[in-house]
Amino acid sequence: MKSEPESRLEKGVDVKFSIEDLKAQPKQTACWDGVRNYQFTNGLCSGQCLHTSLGVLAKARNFLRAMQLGQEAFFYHSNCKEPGIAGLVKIVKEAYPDHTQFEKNNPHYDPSSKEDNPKWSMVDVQFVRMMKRYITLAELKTHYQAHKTTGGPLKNMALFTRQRLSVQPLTREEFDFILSLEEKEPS
DNA sequence: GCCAACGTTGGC
DNA sequence: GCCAACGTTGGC
Repeated sequence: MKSEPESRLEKGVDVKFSIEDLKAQPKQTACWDGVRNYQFTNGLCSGQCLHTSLGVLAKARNFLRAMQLGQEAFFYHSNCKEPGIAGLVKIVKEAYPDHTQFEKNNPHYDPSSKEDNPKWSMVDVQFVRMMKRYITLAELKTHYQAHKTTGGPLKNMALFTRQRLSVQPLTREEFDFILSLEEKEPS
């Protein structure tokens, strides 16, 4: 799940939401809102909510709706000096209507969505822990490129093959491989 | 239903 | 701040 750790205004609202911001929330929990098209794009709102902007509506929304209670996800810092995986979060509430789609002053307001048939969903995520070390995009890319040749676990990683999805699926093999990187020196 | 124009994401 | 990638829009 991608979020922007550095301040940036979107329709006058700062979309900054880093993993430190998540940790600072009550119960270290926030709602992941702002998924607004068929693919996730991203951006987290300040205050009580994280928000992602969706990319592909159907796909992104479906990824979100597929998330199950207790599942873990990486918290990825995007659109910043050093992009990479900062920590682990878990799903603590499965998909439910994203209230920001009905709020006129919200950057993710969608006038085409009706209260009796909401278009957009969000989930709640809770901080689990920081990564033992920050896993940079550059490091992941090095492995991805090697694995394309060797057939290693990151050979189809969505971060590179579906680059604009702000919420994206990982296979068990991808997830475990990235966790194993924590124990190693940066390559 | 094609596709050019346009807008957004996000690395660099 | 630039711009490549890629999704969306809308004319036809």
